[in-house]
Amino acid sequence: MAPISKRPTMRQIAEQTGLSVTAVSYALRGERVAPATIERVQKVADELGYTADPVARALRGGRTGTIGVLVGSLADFWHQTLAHAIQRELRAHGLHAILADADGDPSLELELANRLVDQRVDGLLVAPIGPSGGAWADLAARLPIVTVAGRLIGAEVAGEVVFDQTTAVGEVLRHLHALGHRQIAVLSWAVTAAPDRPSENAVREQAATLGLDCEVVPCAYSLDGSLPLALEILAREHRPTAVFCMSDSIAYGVLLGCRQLGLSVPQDVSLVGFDDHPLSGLIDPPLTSVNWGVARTARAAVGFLTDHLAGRPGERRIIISPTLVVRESTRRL
Amino acid sequence: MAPISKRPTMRQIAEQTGLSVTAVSYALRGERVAPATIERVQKVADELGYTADPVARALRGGRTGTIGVLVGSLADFWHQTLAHAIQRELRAHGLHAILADADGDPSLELELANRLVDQRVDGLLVAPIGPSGGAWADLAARLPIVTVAGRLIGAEVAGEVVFDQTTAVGEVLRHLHALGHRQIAVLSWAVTAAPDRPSENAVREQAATLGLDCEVVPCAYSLDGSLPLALEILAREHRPTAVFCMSDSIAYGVLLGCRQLGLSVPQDVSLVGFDDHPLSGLIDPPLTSVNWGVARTARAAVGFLTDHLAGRPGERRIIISPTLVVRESTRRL
DNA sequence: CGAGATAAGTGAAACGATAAACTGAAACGA
DNA sequence: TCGTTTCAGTTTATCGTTTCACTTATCTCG
Repeated sequence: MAPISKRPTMRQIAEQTGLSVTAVSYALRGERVAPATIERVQKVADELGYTADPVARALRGGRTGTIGVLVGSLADFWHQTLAHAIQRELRAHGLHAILADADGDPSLELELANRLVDQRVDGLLVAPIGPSGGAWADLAARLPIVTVAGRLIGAEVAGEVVFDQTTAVGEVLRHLHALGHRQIAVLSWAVTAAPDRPSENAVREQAATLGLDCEVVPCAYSLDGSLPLALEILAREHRPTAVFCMSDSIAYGVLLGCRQLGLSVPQDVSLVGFDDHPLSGLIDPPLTSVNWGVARTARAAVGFLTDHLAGRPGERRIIISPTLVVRESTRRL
Repeated sequence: MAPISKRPTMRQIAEQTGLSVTAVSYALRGERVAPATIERVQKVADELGYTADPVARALRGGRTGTIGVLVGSLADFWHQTLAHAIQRELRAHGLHAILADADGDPSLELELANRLVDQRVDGLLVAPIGPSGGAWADLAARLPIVTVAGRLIGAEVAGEVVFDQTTAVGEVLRHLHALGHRQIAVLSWAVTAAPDRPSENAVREQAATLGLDCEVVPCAYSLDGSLPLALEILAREHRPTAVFCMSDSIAYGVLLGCRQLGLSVPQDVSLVGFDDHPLSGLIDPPLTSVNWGVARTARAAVGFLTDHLAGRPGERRIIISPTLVVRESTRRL
């Protein structure tokens, strides 16, 4: 239970070489001390398997080489994909990622972000689902934060990867409109305290423009969250002819609901997802969805952060355009 | 870039209350000092928004309340699911998780594990894909490690959640055998240095018993990894009549390969996955797979760890039995 | 040959929190 | 009245590393 064999420290190296701890510290970074000494220290360090204790180093306020990644909901398949892509991208930059998951609870996000900062990460990559409170601004003043697919209003972030949700929603609604759908249920993530959610406004406005009857239903950001909702909505007397889900995970739950109710997609109900999970082309029927390109999203976000950490200036903001991928889950009415 | 507003420290509280730092330390944990003082300190702490710096605490060797979770490949859908389930379960125990991803590279696992230990986690939950070198034993002596679905031979771990892969493989092979399949390709994760991989031996032995012609092909643990392999294997003159993938992710890639080659599943090729991802029932065709129960797996693993951390004794080992879920991707030849 | 520069290294302080040992005062029992 | 507890703190040391200020030698140049 208690740590039995502890990690080697500089002190041990110092004792073995007869040097002071200070000299060892300098030697290990190749400064000040004589080349011969550097080599001697290096050799002993290798023998002992010494690595610097990042905690002790962090205590003094230096860089840790670790980036905190916070995703709003790892229950959501797209967030899983994003998390992985970001981890991979960070590693390509020689950075390590530690990942935290707010599990669909917006109120947890800030707490977890603080927790990551407590771990002395050099920066934060955040894919939030919740609203942006004032405390984010304080955090953003302490270390660089890059947001992905969700903004932190009021906080001065180091970079933003913004998804052009307005355009995406417009394309989806126009697509459904063109197919003759007029009554549409929109399952959006639960937005307990963010009435300014851009996509939600986008839905209402554009629905009005197109003359669509859109009902926006808040929905947890996962398969399990949407199934019961789908069962309720689709069992109604006047059920919508199409369901537009603001996440593929939500769409999968709706698909399950359709099956349980004996409804066929797309014959009885057209279904549109969002974020285009890698499996969405494989499911039955292949899901019409909106693709953002995970790889380039991750690359942009990590690039923003590394640029900022390297002290390079620049306008760190990118707007990712959506690609509507029409598959077979939508059909003319 | 540099931390602008720093976090409040005990020293600030001490100055404001006129006490020593130590007194504040005691007061904040309600020990030794007078009730009136405790209240006074508490109030100032709240005003300042003080939270203990876990790094400084960790330096002294105390508990951090954080558990390191290491997954072998977050590119694999099942590992994504497991990671989320574990995070959720840990949070239910009041513990925080930090997740690291070896991204399919077995040689990275030990390095990342060390990295997590460097971050002063109280324990480690590991779902490895690679072999178990000697250094794991050193690590296991330093802090409790619980393995999930993969053992660390030689290391004295705090608990093991073992998947009964032998039985699982047997059930799959018997299922395929019963359907008349004799020539089977097995896509197993790449095992660069682990000839003792139980499932691989299990495949060979049981294939021999049943008189099956099984070819075991090493394959990266992801959708992208299996697609090219599938294209190669299924384009052969004598292609196998069934493909058994040691992960649903691998199976999805094979399914994509089948589509590209114009082969139909299950008419032309029967396909079996492993680990039963939540979406496997939704894809076309619904995938025959082996289910382990992610929730109970996560619960067992986290339970083992918390029991150990609480100092409770016990035999911490559970063998999870597989459930073969027969869907529509397998068919009589 | 002596002043100054440089190389190579040392000791002490700092980071923030905690634990052990210690101190002064009040309370208590005999 | 003396000796012992208890209370409510304080002082000091510690964790591992980095950095600042300082000390010796040795080297260079005029």
